[in-house]
Amino acid sequence: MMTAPTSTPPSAQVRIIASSQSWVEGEAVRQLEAVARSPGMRLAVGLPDLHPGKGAPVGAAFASEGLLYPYLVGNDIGCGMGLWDVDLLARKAKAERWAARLDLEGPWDGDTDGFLAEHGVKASGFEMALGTVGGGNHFAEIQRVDAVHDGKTFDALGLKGERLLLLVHSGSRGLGEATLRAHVDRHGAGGLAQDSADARKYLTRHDHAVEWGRANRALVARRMLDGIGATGRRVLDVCHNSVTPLKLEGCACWLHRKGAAPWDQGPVVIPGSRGSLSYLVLPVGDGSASAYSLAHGAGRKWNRTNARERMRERFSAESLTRTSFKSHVICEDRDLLFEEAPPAYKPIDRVVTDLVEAGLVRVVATLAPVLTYKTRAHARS
DNA sequence: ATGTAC
Repeated sequence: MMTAPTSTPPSAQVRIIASSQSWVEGEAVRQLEAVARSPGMRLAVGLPDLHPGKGAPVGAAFASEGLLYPYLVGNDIGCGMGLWDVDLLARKAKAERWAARLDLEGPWDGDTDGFLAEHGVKASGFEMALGTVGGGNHFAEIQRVDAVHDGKTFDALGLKGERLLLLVHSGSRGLGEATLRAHVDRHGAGGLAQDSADARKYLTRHDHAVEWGRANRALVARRMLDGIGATGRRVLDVCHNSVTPLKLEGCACWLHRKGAAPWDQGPVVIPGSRGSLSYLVLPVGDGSASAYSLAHGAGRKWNRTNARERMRERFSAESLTRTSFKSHVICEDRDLLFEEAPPAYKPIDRVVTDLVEAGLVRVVATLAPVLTYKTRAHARS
């Protein structure tokens, strides 16, 4: 039976994976529904960290057929989380000394092309930023194990409860931005026909940015580890901003993840704010209902402008360089320090509980912050 | 988010 192409495709299924106890901003839901009405869209999933973004919501996954939408991936193509097992006991941590010394601003003084080659990645022209954390919600955080909930999985990952870990959240820096801009200059927020030359061109650059972003996290980790005089082993690395081919209910779709961790690539870390636990989780069950995706973090509760104003009224910048975990925060950009303060985020525990109750993950371990590196640069006001 | 827009 032939199916005639329709000019008004059925609107996508919309699902939000969040319990009634999880607060989701109305604007984020409206954005999710608006994206769901795009041509070719089949499934739009909001994860429990869903919050409003620039046009499209963050904490969401979208599956489309025939067309793909670069603006849904956004500018930070390849952004994600990498976790390293650090060859150092938690009781040997020198957070205060490290906080005074760590500096990842500016280009790495090593051979970036050589580093990329070791990781099988081509140079991009943005290598001056390779090994830098970037802005916004990006960070590199030394962590200790708070509690192990699934010892078998924890052991199988080669982890030890008494050792430090390093979590790196960063992306492809200027490379992803340039890749999106080149696309938007021609097509705006419109979709690309999957067989078009422009789609192939975008996907080639996108895939490169994803690989480069992964290498960037590896170099950030290397610089952090060099800075504390330790070595490390990469345990996992997952990307939460990407578009990839996906078979969904028999149809060849494009899966866009915008602030959505993969369900189908093994364990992932879902970080809270710098002042809360991060969760090492193992995907379980059937991921199809969530478009094979998971929350990628706590999700913002306050937008950046509101967070700056609210936090400035109540807290000194100095007080925000320590957390309730007694961990240290390196963030010499005052505005960013306020924007990223823990109260600006939703409680991570609720987000993870929603995923557990949806049958999507099992908690392997909780990780507590020891030292969070944001930036050493005195940017903006 | 961005070697950051007009």
